[in-house]
Amino acid sequence: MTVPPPPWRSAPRRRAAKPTLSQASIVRAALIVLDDEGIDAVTMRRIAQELETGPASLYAHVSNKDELAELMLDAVLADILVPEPDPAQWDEQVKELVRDQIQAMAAHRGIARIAWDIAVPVTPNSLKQGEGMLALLRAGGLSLRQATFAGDALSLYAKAYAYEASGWTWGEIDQAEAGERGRQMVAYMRSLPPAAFPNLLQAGEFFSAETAKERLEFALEAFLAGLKAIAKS
Amino acid sequence: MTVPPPPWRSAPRRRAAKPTLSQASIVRAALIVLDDEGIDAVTMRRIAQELETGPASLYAHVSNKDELAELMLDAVLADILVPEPDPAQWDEQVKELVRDQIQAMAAHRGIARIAWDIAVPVTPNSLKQGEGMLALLRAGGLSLRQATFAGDALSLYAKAYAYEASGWTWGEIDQAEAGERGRQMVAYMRSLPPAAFPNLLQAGEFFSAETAKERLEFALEAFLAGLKAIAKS
DNA sequence: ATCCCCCTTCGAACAGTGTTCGTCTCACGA
DNA sequence: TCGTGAGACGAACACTGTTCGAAGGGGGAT
Repeated sequence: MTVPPPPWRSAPRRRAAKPTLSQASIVRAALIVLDDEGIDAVTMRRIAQELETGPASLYAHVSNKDELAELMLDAVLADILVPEPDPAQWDEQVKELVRDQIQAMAAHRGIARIAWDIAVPVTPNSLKQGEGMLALLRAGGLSLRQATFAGDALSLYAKAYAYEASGWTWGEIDQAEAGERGRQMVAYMRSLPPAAFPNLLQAGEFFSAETAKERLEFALEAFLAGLKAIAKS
Repeated sequence: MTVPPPPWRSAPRRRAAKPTLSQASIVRAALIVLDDEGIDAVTMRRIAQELETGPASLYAHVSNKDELAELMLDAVLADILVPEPDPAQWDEQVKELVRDQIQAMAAHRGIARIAWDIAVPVTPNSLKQGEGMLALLRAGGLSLRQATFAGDALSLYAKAYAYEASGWTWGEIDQAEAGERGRQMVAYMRSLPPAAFPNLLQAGEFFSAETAKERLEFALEAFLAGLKAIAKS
């Protein structure tokens, strides 16, 4: 129960006590909230609270929550460094870049979801990643057209995998829920004629969080092998 | 301004006038709203309004909005028929199945977004699709392990592509906005040293809604070619 | 035939969301 | 010293998913 300040003493407002608001500080605070409490906690009110202010104050530096999301993604993408293309090992470089992109996004659980909501990524670091990928693919001998299509598919897959990965690494609660779902699934499949899902029943063992990395490597291997076959013709 | 009914005449409540609520009818109404007004309009209140009732009434047949979303996705997936595996043309069958999945999802713009939010798809038609894909891949000579990983990658890509596609086919407003974004991007890239984005600047022409189908075919071609190379070894 | 119980229906409300409006206050240039 | 304009912010709006409790009616048991 706080007491209103005495009216005879105009409350000394110390403005410089807290660092002044800025776009960068808002993005930083949003990422902190994201990492600490998950994507659902990233609300304008929660971000404002982190900065010890009100939600309306944010709109002076950020026009939208969508724009803020885009800035968050761009900040995360800034950490990924794109390599200088080396034609001798371009395929390994492509794989590594995809791995790095995924790792950067998965490091902030839920950020991959944001990436999906952005139709046309025009943010500086998005462009840097796109250009870097294109350069690698062209170093592999692909035409510009082929490189464009391949880069599109790879970035699509990277976003997809990162999104899935951020779901797995959430925490124990979701782990338990996922396990529950898995058991439901097996029970349902067993309740049907055994011949209904012969492959899927056995496939269950390969489809766990442990095999996530293997699944990624398999997909990269297959796609790049196909890319080389196409590039030759 | 409606007048309350006369108290001496007990208002004859005709219950059978509107078809009784059911899970199926709710899902149907939700899909109608989705197709007519987009994913943002799919709210419990709007669905209830479509059925001429209140939002609370829905919760007798659907425990959650998430569960409703899962049911919607399952209903959409029901339209896709999985082929009988033919080892002679398994690769073309795989491509066709992916195309069908994408088409079914893209037909209801926004449904692909739902697919992403479902961690472990255990719904009957999801399982049917998964089993069908696995059967096709095994017919191609892949081991169960390889088939599992390949099927995972393909379904990931299908969801990703469908989500992107539903964004493009939205309407003129988003088309205009996307064009605006594209122009911003080009302007930004031109404002930098021309050598900064040499590939990306030229790639822009290949990256439009018109080339969407080509991008899909390219990705399928590359991945399946790589799959065959892996299967042999 | 009667009664009772339980499932369905639904109006009202709650907590929370993004966003806007108008006011207030401060730091800086003239 | 005095505007002045940009940033801060309290309050409110429209909207969301969801819950509660009171009705209502149909079907099974007596």
